[in-house]
Amino acid sequence: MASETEENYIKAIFKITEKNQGAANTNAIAAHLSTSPASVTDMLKRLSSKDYFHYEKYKGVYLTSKGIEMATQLIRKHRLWEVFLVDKLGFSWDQVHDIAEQLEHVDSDELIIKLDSYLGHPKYDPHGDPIPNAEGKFTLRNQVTLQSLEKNEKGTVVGVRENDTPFLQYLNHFNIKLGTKMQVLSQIDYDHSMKVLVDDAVELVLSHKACSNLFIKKTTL
Amino acid sequence: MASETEENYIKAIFKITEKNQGAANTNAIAAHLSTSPASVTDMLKRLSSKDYFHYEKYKGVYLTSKGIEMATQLIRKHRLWEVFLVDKLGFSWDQVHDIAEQLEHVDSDELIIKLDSYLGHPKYDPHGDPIPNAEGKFTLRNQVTLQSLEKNEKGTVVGVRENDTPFLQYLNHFNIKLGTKMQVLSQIDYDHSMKVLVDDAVELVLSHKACSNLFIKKTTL
DNA sequence: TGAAATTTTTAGAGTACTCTAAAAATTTAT
DNA sequence: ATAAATTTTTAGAGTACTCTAAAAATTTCA
Repeated sequence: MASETEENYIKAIFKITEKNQGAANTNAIAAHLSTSPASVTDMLKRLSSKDYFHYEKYKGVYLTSKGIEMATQLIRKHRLWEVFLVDKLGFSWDQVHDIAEQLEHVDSDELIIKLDSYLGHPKYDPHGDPIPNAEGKFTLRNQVTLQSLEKNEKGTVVGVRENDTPFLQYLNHFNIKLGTKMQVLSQIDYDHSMKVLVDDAVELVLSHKACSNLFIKKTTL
Repeated sequence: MASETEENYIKAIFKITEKNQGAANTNAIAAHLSTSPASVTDMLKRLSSKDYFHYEKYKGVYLTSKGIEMATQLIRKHRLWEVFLVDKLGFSWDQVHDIAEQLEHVDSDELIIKLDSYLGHPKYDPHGDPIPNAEGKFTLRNQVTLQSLEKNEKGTVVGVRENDTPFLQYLNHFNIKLGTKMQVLSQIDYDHSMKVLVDDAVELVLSHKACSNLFIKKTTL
């Protein structure tokens, strides 16, 4: 069985290659795991016999199907636990990442089967990220960033790009959550911020940064 | 923070001293953790600066109040997770030990507060063992072993002495669980087995070993 | 009390990680 | 095309555990 450290390396490689569309390089893995590049090289060399990824010196690394399978199951476990923490225990969406990061390493297939069923086979986690099914398939959402909407276009919030605590708390502050309705009132050229109407009630100005990190499903009029 | 290994050592020492009423010796700790006595000595030496226990060479070890506090919280976490696994996820009582053994090491005070509340502040785990409260106090049960009952005495099952899988499955086989009613019909001198009436319906003969490991709360007539 | 049995510790080494500093390879920019 | 900047690897060492074999201390018992 893979150690917790090994699991974290595989997950980091998966996330980096998913974002980059290419091999994950040493520095990126080190940054992702808050470790040194030297440690990463060392670990990659030791792990390379285990068939989770292809590694060529100076070329970076990409996962094999075995590695992808492992990463996907970890993401499944992480997101199911997040649903549990929010839906059942009453945590808010900005509090669950670190706890799920621990829970995802608990090893029991039966546990995940039962947890999934207990939660009603959820398709999305509390941040709107898709939960892969037992076979590793993600349900993809039809989404765009708030930033990409034109004036007067409407939609509802279906996710956030990064689920870092400060951003989630910023959204809490404006009472923006999954399902919140958004309509673009105007785009402000100067700094690319946007004036929006929230839940048909409140007018807000959101920064460019915030708008690029909010995923919206457009309402077809 | 304590490592998982450290936590397991402290818990083992707690369980051994609780049973023995004396210091935990090296061999006992090694047996409990499936490791070698040499490793235990080494670990005790390294840990002894951390104030969890008193250690004297060749004399064994006993916990300080700091160590007892830690062990108690681990037992609390373990047993709360067992309740979750049985009551919410539908595991049976013989399946939950190993999973709870992993879950108990997840580090989050808020998680345990919320879990406890979600479960309705249970006082006993699925094997009838008391769950210490947040302050570490155990609710003690008024219990005797089935073996100690006299002919015709009655009671209900409130716990098991060891919760090893084979014993629990033996009980499953006879449909004996927490709350099952028991009446002693006769004691068989030859091998100290007992003939009992289960739930006012079924007559069974239970071995001496089984009878000594079943905890009963007597029904006062 | 002293020999035998048992328990515990020490010695020495191995694995799975971690690190910093320096060297090597690659990429970028002129 | 070569120098500079960047990335990656190597070298060497440290920590937190693990082990087996042997030595030392303690306990048991005749």
